[in-house]
Amino acid sequence: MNYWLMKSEPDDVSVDDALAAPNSTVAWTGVRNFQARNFMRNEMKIGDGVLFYHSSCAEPGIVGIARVVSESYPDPTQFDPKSRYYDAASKRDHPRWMLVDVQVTRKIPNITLAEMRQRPELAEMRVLRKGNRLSITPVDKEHWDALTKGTA
DNA sequence: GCCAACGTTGGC
DNA sequence: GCCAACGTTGGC
Repeated sequence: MNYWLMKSEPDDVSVDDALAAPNSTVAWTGVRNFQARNFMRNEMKIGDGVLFYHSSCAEPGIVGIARVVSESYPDPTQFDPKSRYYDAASKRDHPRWMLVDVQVTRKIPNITLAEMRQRPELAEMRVLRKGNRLSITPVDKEHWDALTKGTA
């Protein structure tokens, strides 16, 4: 069992959008970074914990608890010429971009990025490191526990 | 809108 | 394989 933080732009897919979807589940489309893809393709397992994070918005932070609910499979948007995530270089018999389905299990009060930076026990989190841009980062169990305790 | 950080591309 | 140029991310 591993833990992850996954960034989504709420203007694109917010935690409320995900909760409103069938089974509160969304396909994590649009990742176009190889490191982030590799986490989904190679390392995520069904049941892994996910911190649902809102980015590029007024109050970036963790807004929901979720879990991985599928094996990885090709991101359909890479084959859709009308999608902003279309990738002409990716072929159906050799897809470049893989994703997983993520199910939100509960919404939580926003643990803002500013608040996270103030908590010493979270200081080593990868998402807080200077210059971090990865939209998917592994989360240590100690950080997961610190962030999810008392929110059940 | 700015800009630091860093990933990707492509010429050589 | 190097590395400069360029593009993107994402907080502020």
